[in-house]
Amino acid sequence: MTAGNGRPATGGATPDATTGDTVAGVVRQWRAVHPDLDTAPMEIIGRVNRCAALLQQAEDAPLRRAGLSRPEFDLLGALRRTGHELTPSELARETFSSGAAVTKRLKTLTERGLVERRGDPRDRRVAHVRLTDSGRALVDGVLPEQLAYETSVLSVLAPEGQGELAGLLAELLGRLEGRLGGLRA
Amino acid sequence: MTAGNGRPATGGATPDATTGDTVAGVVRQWRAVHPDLDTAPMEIIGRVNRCAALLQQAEDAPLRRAGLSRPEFDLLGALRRTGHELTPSELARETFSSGAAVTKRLKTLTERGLVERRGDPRDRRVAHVRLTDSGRALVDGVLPEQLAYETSVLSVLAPEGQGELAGLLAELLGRLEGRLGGLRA
DNA sequence: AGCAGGTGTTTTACTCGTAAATCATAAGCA
DNA sequence: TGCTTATGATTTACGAGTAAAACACCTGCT
Repeated sequence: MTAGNGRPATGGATPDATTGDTVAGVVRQWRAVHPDLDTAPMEIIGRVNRCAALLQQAEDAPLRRAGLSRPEFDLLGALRRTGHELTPSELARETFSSGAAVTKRLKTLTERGLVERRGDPRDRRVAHVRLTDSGRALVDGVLPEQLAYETSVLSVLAPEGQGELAGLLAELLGRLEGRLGGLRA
Repeated sequence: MTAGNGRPATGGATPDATTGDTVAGVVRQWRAVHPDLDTAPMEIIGRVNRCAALLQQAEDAPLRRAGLSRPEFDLLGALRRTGHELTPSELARETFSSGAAVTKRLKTLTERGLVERRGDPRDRRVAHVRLTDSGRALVDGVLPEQLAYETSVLSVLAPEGQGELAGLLAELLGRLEGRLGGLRA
């Protein structure tokens, strides 16, 4: 899904006020071409992907102002919210990224003085990473702006709608993680 | 999204039945550290991102069996569902990707004999791209498998839940596209 | 002790996407 | 016509992520 990632499951189209969102238009096109197929999944998966892409693009703004990419912020955030040092492998698990990616990010974050590494005296293979004071200050400074921005973006939905959406997504995600996550474990 | 690419986890990245999804755990950690902040947006944005990541990973399987990446499938799908030729710029718009990316994908898809290019006699800058017979056959062969797979993945939600979720996402997406999409246009 | 195999981290080689520059052509206008 | 500006597409240079190999170190067995 990468939002990389994060492209519509079936492609996109131009938004049209009379049609609703772009995904609705795409689904209509598919149905016209393949009336026999059940296109219902596109209505969820296509929208999840497209929402993820749009939200990320929007969201990135406050972070960039702070000179951080989202993956970098995720890494710093993991250290901040857990409140203790983490090893590179733990960071990889926490941020759902590969060890190699973590290594690279740690390199630049260390150079920028946002995190520090400490060797483990017991096991010299492992490193312990922690936030520096300025790294912590950066996270604490950016987070409120980030949340405020997210709140304003989501305010296009009424509060009850937001609650319902969060609930449904939690249910979906919880079961996907149990099912798909379990496959890998 | 503060919860990251939807990548957070509670302390291990393993979902916990008593906790719900991984995002719930992350939000709890943030609240413990910053009790003053309104973390509600994470519950939606974090989950959207994480769902997108998990669904894409899952989804990729049927496509890869056909030797296609998702962006490639999106491009072929745009040609199939519109039913007519598209220029590279139209393809870029339809698939929400850059022109340069489309150029590269067209190159490999052309080499594989899945699409063909035709010059425009009126305006020699533009190219018209269409599916070859085998390109069309590939899309038509993969799409049903893809949809069946998506249906089975989403079946972790009850049908009414799926409908509600699709509706809420449509509302959110429609307004985001109107708001954020408008900024770029 | 010494070695086999395992684990944490980093490095290497590569893919893929993007932004910006470039190329080719069109369209408007003096 | 000949110039200027705009547009479609491609190329270039580069950044970021990944998988797999390499490296460093630990652990258990004999």
